[in-house]
Amino acid sequence: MGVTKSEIFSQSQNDIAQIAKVLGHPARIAILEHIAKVKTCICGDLVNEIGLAQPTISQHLKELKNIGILKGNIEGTSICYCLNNEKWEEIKIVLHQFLNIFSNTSSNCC
Amino acid sequence: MGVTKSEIFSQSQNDIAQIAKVLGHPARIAILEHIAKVKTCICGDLVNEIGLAQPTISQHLKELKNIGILKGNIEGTSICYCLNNEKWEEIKIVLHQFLNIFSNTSSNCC
DNA sequence: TTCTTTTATCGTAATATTGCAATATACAAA
DNA sequence: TTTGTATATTGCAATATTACGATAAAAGAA
Repeated sequence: MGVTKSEIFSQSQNDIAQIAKVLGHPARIAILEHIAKVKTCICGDLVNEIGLAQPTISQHLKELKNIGILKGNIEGTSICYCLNNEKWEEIKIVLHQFLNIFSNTSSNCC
Repeated sequence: MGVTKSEIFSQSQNDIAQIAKVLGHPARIAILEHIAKVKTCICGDLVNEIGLAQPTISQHLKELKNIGILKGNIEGTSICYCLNNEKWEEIKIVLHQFLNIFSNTSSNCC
């Protein structure tokens, strides 16, 4: 049905999935990588950098803002996007923790 | 259009996004967490554990198999699923690396 | 062989996502 | 005010995803 049955999963499972889902598009990866590189925040440069239309970039930025990874500050006519460090650290912790669920034991497979 | 323009992104960006996308559903997180817990591999137990129908679980397992996270071995009537350690280590490296793109500098925001 | 169990696949319905043109909004400059 | 610039929103088309019932396929048990 295209709709995820979030109710049957734990908060933690939904959280991990939500973070991963937002990172699950190359345009959003490209946006984050570019912001990481240029340090000081960007806006419509992303439209030139990445080959997508302005509304499309704007939509991806919105999703990154929605879960708190990015924050946008109005700077004159343009909007300056940059990383929300606190959220990024939180995401790192959540994902690191998840990625380590298999690490405590050696591979015992069938 | 629902279709991602993968061509305009780098291999690395597509790879990261593809991994994240597969992890972007709570059912697949739940499946991985359960396999991590029970060590030795499971099959239809997941249907009981998680509250989804058997075809739905089977579909999620397929996606996890497709990118190589899980492998399934036939064991009598049932199929035994388990982690592909090599792939998981690879995923860990890829994601760790990506999660650290912001770590080298302090926050300078607008 | 037939029955049972287990998992995969097919088909379908409902919803979500991606992408963009058109348009709206906000604000600074002339 | 009008003009230009930058970004967001709306509306839509195309495709993808999620979920499940029905069914198929595979293999052991009776």
